Amino acid sequence: MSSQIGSRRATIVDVARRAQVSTTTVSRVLSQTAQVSQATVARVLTAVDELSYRPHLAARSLASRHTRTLGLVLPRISSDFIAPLLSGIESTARGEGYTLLVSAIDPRQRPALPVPLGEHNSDGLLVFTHSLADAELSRLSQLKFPLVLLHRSPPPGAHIPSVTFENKAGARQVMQHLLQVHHCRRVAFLRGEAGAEDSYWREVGYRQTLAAHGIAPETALVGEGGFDRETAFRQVQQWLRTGETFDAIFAGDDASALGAVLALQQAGRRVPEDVAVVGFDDVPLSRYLAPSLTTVRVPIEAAGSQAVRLLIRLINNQSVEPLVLLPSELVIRRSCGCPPEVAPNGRA
Amino acid sequence: MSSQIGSRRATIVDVARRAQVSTTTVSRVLSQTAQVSQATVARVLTAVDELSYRPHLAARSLASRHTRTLGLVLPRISSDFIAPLLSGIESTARGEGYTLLVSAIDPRQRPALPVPLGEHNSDGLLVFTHSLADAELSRLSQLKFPLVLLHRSPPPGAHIPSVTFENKAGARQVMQHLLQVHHCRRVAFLRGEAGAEDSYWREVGYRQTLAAHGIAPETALVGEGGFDRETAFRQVQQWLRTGETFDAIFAGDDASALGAVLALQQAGRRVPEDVAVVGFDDVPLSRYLAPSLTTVRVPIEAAGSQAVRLLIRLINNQSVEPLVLLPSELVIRRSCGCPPEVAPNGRA
DNA sequence: TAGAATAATGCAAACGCTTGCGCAAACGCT
DNA sequence: AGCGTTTGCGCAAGCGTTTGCATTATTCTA
Repeated sequence: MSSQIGSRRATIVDVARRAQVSTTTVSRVLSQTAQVSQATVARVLTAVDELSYRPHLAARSLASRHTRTLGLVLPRISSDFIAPLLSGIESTARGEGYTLLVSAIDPRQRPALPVPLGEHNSDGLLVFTHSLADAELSRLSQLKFPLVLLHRSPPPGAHIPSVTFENKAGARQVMQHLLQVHHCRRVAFLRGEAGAEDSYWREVGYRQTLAAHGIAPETALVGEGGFDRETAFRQVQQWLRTGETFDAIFAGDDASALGAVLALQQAGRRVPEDVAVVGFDDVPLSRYLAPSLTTVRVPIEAAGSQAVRLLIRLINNQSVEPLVLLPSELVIRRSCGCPPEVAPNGRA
Repeated sequence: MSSQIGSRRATIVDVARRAQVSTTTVSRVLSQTAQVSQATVARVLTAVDELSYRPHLAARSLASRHTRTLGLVLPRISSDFIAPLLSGIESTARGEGYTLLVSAIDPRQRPALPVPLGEHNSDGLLVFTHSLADAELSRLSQLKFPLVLLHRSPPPGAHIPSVTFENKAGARQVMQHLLQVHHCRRVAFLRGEAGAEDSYWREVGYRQTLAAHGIAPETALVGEGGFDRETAFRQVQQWLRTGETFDAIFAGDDASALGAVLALQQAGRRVPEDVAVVGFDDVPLSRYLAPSLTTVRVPIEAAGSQAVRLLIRLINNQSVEPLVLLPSELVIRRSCGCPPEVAPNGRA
């Protein structure tokens, strides 16, 4: 059951003995938490080296009451969205001396935290979208456990800082472009999974802009894209089958935009000539699709970094702003119907 | 510095008191490691619930001498390759009751393990490609620390199981297709980063097939693709600039294939009419490129799962095969020059 | 119905580290 | 020279669990 290790590993006691100091001193030179004379430091360090001593983190956190570990909870690991996010989170966490504990949670199966995360098992938690139920969030929040939300807002009553994108503003830009530049009149919307808050605000932006242009939103034109290629593919297929008419599709994210494009193309509709398609996120692949995808660029990696920084400030009892809204920016490519840009480097 | 928590958290002692049993018993019902009467179990469980007790993992691993944690070390988190890999690793790890500790390491800056990983701080380590130096690997191996290698082979003398793809065979298939079906004669190769072993074997397959067809490999036709879009882009640009001639490019992976395609297209060369391009990995985006990418499909997610399973067997002192070679399969699309397949679902 | 096996529980010693407190020596000031 | 500070270090009490060994109550066997 347990991993049998051959020769017993060196502990702090061994190091202390070899360097002829107390364990206290060893501890201090290793964590630089008090003044130690140069000579002693040197002795300890060589002892550490000779024994190739590695501190036992469990013991350390048991004694010190912190773990130097950050938890990350997300509903599923997949999608092109996750790689940059993770990269942002991991690198800034590591830069600050923290390690990352990653766990995917299916929110429907398991509303609570898996044992290894949260509370005393990590110093703080990054909660991505709807991976954790409101109740669990509230419980942790009441314990004053450091929490930062990524792409979701806190449960009512709880004060938990969160970082997201300017979803509504981004959606408005998309819609304005579609309505004003391309004179679209029947724009369908592909929403994300239930509970995905980004999707909610994007939809709000969609509806508001429609309203501002005197167009009544039609229920039939809002469908489930699932933030997912397959789901979007099927939804668009269905629209096509039932004879729904539209001159544009605003997809909740790039993955569903791709699904939409594929369904359209398979049905013989040309993008963007027959139907314009716009995505959201500007995931790396979007610029390389055919046609290249008009979308909203959003700093995914930066969101990760920001979230980690907030979390660490929280852990250190420093003040943090309750909401970080990262800017979004419309990126015009081909799928909306705009002409190809004359890009000097050919990589528009 | 430390995360101050308001009300003291419940410990096993509190639970024991409330359930009127010893901590021993609580521990046993929680980890199901001995017989306990139904009545007692019930009492303990309700006490746990009422106090919303969560075990302290550090204490647990200190006492039990295992962590139920798996480390994952990789050189950088990026690329489309990482998402499915991570997904495979995380889900099977979680399924087996382990949590994932993720750490990116730049092998050039830091040949050794970051403190939080390895040895007594996790039960075992997954080492991805060249994130860890041979020396460190040997050291851990000598300690009989459970180790599994992903996409790299063990340092000389060390016996560490590893899982990889059939890189050479895949490369051979690519080359045979290029040489026999498309009658290419000057095929360039874009290798991966120094130290990337997958790249090494792909190159071997490339050279062997060339040799088998009586074509002498030319140094000028083997360049640095870096398993990276940008690097490949620049390399191909340079070839173009120096007037190198070739009728095909075999890119070490899909990212560099994309870079190659972009450089070619920007220079006015048509793919595949003027130059055929083939990649490796069959990353999700490949099928959606224009032209869709001919590549070698390889079970990335399965590799992750397999590696975790091996590692856990190792941890439990069970036997494991020293080398798992996952099959690769040529996926023919457009970029090699083959005609569009008549796909029934339109998504070839 | 005695004796043996089994089930259910508890005691207390680790596990490897951190840290509050204390003490002596060295230093800085008047 | 005397006194307050600072510097450098050690003692020992935890931190919250697990687990080997005992102990007692219960059931089974012949």
